[in-house]
Amino acid sequence: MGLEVNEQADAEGDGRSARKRRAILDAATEVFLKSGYLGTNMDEIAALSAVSKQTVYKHFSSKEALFIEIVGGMTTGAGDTVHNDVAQLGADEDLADYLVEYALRQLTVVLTPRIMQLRRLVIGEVTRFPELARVLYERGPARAMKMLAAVFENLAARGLLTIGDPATAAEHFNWLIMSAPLNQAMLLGDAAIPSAAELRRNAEAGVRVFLAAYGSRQR
Amino acid sequence: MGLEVNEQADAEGDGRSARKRRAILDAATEVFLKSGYLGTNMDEIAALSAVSKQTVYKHFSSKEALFIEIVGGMTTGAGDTVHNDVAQLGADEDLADYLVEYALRQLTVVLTPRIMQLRRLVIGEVTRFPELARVLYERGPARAMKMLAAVFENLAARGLLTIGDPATAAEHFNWLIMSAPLNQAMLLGDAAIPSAAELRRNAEAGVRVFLAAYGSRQR
DNA sequence: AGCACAGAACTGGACGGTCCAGTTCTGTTG
DNA sequence: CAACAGAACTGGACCGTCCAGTTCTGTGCT
Repeated sequence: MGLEVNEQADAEGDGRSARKRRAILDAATEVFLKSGYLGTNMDEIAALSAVSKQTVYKHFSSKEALFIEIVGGMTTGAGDTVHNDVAQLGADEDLADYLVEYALRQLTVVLTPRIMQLRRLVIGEVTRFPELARVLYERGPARAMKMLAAVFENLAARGLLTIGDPATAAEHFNWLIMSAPLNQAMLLGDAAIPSAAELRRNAEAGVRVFLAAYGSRQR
Repeated sequence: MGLEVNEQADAEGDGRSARKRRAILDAATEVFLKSGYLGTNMDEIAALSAVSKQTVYKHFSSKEALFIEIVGGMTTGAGDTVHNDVAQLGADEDLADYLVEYALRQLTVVLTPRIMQLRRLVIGEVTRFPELARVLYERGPARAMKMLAAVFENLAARGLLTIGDPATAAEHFNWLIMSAPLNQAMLLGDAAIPSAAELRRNAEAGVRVFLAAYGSRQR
């Protein structure tokens, strides 16, 4: 109600308190991603954010609350990064190229050390924090596949795809593209994240299979 | 050299020591799967196995050693369960039916609460125990896809499939079949494990896409 | 066979040392 | 004066060890 815009519980805010709060969040993100939930201790977070422990607890009531905050923020943040621009297929653009580009955009965002580590972290804590895992699922794969289904339905209406169930087609496309590199990086570590060239080959091969099954017959 | 068969360092063994050892391993498996590595304490394992803590440490030098033992055992055990019988395609059998049956066998083994929890556990500890994750990858997806590639190469030689790279085809088949239910169960918990009927529909849809891309043309 | 005995394995509990979440207290700074 | 830093502190958990006393198991002796 004052002259200043209130902090949106997100990014804005120049006050001393807001700055400290962000420092804590940044430090907590780093430490939690590195050491996991139980492996993290609050002293390290306070030290890394150059803030006293008292201040940490002034902003976040508990370790659990801080954890939920940063994981929740990262999931929605990452989800938004991928899906805020869904370019339509241009009139003179090749369908296969369009799908490959879409796949590559998705892959380059998800196959990032931070995002991969977030995934591992949330999966490892499914039992302790089932809600966080559900949110990650909704804002990640579920969201991607919902958008894909809409795109495919549109393409089918334009006669460019032959699709029974759009949701199933979206699932198939999504996993044809993502699964191999994702699972590899998941278990073999960040060093196993494929190069850009490998990702392109992977995307092209996946698109080829997808179009063989769902492409319209004249080709 | 005696009348009795020697213990194979694995299952056999009737002595008191061997019995206690198995009890410890069983209890440790349960507790580690339930609470994770850091969340598990050795007193609980000792209590659940009805054994003194001293005995636990007589059999396993540390918490870490015990963890490695049970996770390693589970991964090889589960891997062997899937892959010890790879039925050939019968002469009068339909290829699609054969592939669906193969997929279902795979799915019903992997989509088990214990195996899913093992996966979550190992993924959550990739940083702490990279070796365990690598072993799980080798004995799990990598092994499955190697066998698939061999099967597909054979089918291609018999003119039943049209395949460029067998390894890529195996990847595509494997993930077309597994990814959707696996990812769902991974993040949404054991309650999200699909029913047998859903798994069959999922397998049939995946096989349809696979054959559209890799099936031989006369059909 | 049955008995005695030695050594290993096990129990139950206590305990040292460490770690850590969260609190509190005493200055100090904006 | 309110927020903060710095540091100490509380209460509890937990790994790994130790010890005194008990049970098991295999071996040699009668």
